[in-house]
Amino acid sequence: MPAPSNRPLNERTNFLLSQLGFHTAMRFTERLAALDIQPSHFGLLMHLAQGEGRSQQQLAEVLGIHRKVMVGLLDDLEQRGLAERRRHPADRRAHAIYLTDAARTLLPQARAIADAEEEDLLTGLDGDERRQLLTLLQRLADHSGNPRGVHPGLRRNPGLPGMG
Amino acid sequence: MPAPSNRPLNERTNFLLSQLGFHTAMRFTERLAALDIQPSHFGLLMHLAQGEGRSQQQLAEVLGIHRKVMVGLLDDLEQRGLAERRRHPADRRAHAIYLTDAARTLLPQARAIADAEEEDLLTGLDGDERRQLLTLLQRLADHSGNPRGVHPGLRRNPGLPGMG
DNA sequence: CAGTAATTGTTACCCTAGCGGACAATATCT
DNA sequence: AGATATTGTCCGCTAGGGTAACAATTACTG
Repeated sequence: MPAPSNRPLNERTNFLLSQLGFHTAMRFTERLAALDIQPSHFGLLMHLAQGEGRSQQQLAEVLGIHRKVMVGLLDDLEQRGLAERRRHPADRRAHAIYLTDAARTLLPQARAIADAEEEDLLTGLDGDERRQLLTLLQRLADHSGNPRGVHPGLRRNPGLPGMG
Repeated sequence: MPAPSNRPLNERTNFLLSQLGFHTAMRFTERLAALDIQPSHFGLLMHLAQGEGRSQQQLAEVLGIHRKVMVGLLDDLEQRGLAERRRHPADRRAHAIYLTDAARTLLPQARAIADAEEEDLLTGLDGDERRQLLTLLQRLADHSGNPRGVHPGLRRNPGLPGMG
């Protein structure tokens, strides 16, 4: 039997996902400010750590954003001494993007912040329940059409108004 | 044993929540556009359906937003013929907010859109898994500090950058 | 009961962020 | 060689949120 249509918002899985997702993203943003970066920078650093030397265009494609947005993100990272634009060995139009040593020092700290945020979020769930939740969410995410580890908030086409 | 800190983003519950929450909110926004309203309007209508005649200030407090934002939301609803500002019987400064018949017609349609979005999201999960997920999310939400059914995106203090 | 403070709804202003178009430099195709 | 596409960048515009201030009304206070 399907769930009734007139149930309150906190009995709707989609609302709860949006509520909790916004909540944890907001808190993560606040905590990450201690490192003077934002979640989008963290995401880019994470992807850079998986393979350096790519062009801005390649990185933009992986993250699903326009190359112009990548300009701004890399400007930020470069200004903070976390990323370098080097000459691309094969294409003189492009830049090859590399992490700096500072970024390799900062990245574990940022991951620790993500861990702490996750721990606070999951307080109250035991190990089995956490594994259940993670598995269920992964199945939803795989089915959602979003590439793994790519946040749709970076390619915010239309403005996303709140869902109060 | 705790989860390792260097796992990818799609093995982090907080990231998955943010990713899925943003995704479903974005798709809900797109679908709701067929009714010429936004999720914030839907949320306000849902709360209004639970009790009319309250003042704008009271509504703002329930939704956790500033009264000025309520002005804009009610301007939108009034312009679309979905809400009415009447004279408050006890306080001549305040307005008493009521739904219109058009809103009572539109609200079930909006709920059906929310149902459809939820159904698309949960495709691939059977009944037991859906119940498990809902229960786990409700427990997280109750522990998160957000009032039930109140979306923190309405009181977006700092800008929420994407979490690529 | 006079006067002051607080509340309600609203408007005007600033200011940042995202979007589109256009641009120089370089590469690729014909 | 010439035309076309790609890469990275900049400029201008618009939209949205936050702050300050405002008139109307209510509540407090001596």
